[in-house]
Amino acid sequence: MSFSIGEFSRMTGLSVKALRLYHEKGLLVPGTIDDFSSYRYYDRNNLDRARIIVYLRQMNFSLNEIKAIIDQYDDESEIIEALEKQKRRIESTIQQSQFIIRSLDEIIQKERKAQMMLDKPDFEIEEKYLEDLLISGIRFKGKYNEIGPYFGKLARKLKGNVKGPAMALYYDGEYKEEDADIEACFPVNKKKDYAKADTRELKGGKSIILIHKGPYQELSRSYSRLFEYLKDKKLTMRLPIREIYWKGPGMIFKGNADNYLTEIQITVE
Amino acid sequence: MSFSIGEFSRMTGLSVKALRLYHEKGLLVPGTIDDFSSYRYYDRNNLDRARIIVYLRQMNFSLNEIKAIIDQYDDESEIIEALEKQKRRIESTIQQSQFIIRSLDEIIQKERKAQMMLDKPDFEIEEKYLEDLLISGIRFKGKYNEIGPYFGKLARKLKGNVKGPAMALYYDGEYKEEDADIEACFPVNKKKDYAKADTRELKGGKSIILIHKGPYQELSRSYSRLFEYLKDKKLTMRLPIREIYWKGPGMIFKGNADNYLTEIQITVE
DNA sequence: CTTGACTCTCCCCCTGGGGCAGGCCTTATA
DNA sequence: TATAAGGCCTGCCCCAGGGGGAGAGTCAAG
Repeated sequence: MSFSIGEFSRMTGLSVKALRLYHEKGLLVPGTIDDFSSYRYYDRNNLDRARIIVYLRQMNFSLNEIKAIIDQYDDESEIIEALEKQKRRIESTIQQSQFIIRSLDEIIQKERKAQMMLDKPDFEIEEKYLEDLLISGIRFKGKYNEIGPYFGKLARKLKGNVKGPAMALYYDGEYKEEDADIEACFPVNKKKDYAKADTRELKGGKSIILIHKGPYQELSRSYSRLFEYLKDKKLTMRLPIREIYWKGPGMIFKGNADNYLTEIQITVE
Repeated sequence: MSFSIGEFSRMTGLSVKALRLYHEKGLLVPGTIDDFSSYRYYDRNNLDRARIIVYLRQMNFSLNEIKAIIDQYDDESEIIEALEKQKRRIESTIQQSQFIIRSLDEIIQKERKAQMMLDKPDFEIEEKYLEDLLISGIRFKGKYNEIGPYFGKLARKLKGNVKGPAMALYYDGEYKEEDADIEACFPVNKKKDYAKADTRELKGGKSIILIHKGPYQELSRSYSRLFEYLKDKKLTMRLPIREIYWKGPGMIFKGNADNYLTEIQITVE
């Protein structure tokens, strides 16, 4: 009524390697060991213990924990705390994983949208009615390219309330090298109050929009087209002007600036 | 504009050990390395790459995968498949974890209940009205101690539909050494059809119950008490007799048979 | 008795680093 | 300019939970 390691392996589903390891660790010691050949022979009693080990391994207990449990206890009621601790551990890894999934999803969704915009590359001026939009933003005075850190700060504040891509609002009607009046903002799901960030409804209305493809330095080209259009159609611009960053430097890569996509929106009277 | 490994470590949040490892793997090679002292000096360009590595590590990518990604691509749109694959991988580990949690919870809940029953140890015959109970069971003829495997088979079939502890139904009014008419069953949540398992409503009614503490071999003692009670009160037994296994050999340990808890229920006219 | 299938021990490998020893190197202070 | 303190180097061993393979010994059936 004893089994070689191979037979025992097939009976328990544990690999021969694993059985040898468990023996070495004192977790599962064969019933008899041939003095001359060192062959391991397992018996009935080993079977029960092996079943326990398999079970606890499935529950992700470490070999050390399993050893501690088996050596000290012999009734489920005594290891409930251990089971609960294990449960909490696993729950926290699940939370961690879900956080990762959300982050991954965010990137994937964003990239998908940008991809779709690139697929229908008309990049022409359109007239469009913009709905009111709930936003949360930080307003500051400075140069155009100083907006980056504000988005960072804002994103950390809003954390999960963000609904779409980053936007910039320009409150000057003209190009200003220095001291431009700028607001960095995100569209948000719910109205919440944040320290130093203003949450409010951004009024929509009839607008002209243009999607700019390429580096930010070349935005002026697209602005010229828009201003010309305004003059042609005798439209009056209403501030602020908006820029929506559909695709820019990403969470991972800086990416190729030639593929950046920026939507410029100018609301008109 | 170059930083020692310690400074760079503080800037990136990566440990010195990790930085050396990444260097060795070719994942993050310092800008310059002093020929004589072998000191590593990192520069601006390394900073960006380090940021990417940190980010992808947080997403649980392996160092090899990160290397492959960074070496081959430079725009998020190109690695969407990799991100999605990662997402699927993590989702499947979550599923795995949730399965473990469910199993752990099952054991914990069961043990809790048994604990509560042990805490109020009256073990006296009670009269009680049993509600109708939805069960799913397999009926067979054999010895009393042959029921084990049937519970195993049944539990695998019902998988998640199980609502409470295992039960046995005895359709003989007397003790039978062989060929007893037995049904192994579980209370279930929803009515579902299973191959070879009969799902149906088990009629309740006025009953006498007794909780038996100890090994199954001693059940006859508790049965004697019940039958005597029936005779005393001139009650007529209605078949089947039920046994509910509140605590028996567990999923992990066989446990101490002296603490097994078995509830015997006999419905009367 | 032979042969093929098992099994033994021993060693290296994986991941993502941590810890330590012994010996250089840099840099600030006296 | 000397010296001390603190940084940094390589190299080695360690963790979990085994996998893979080499070279040698063993077992069982024909």
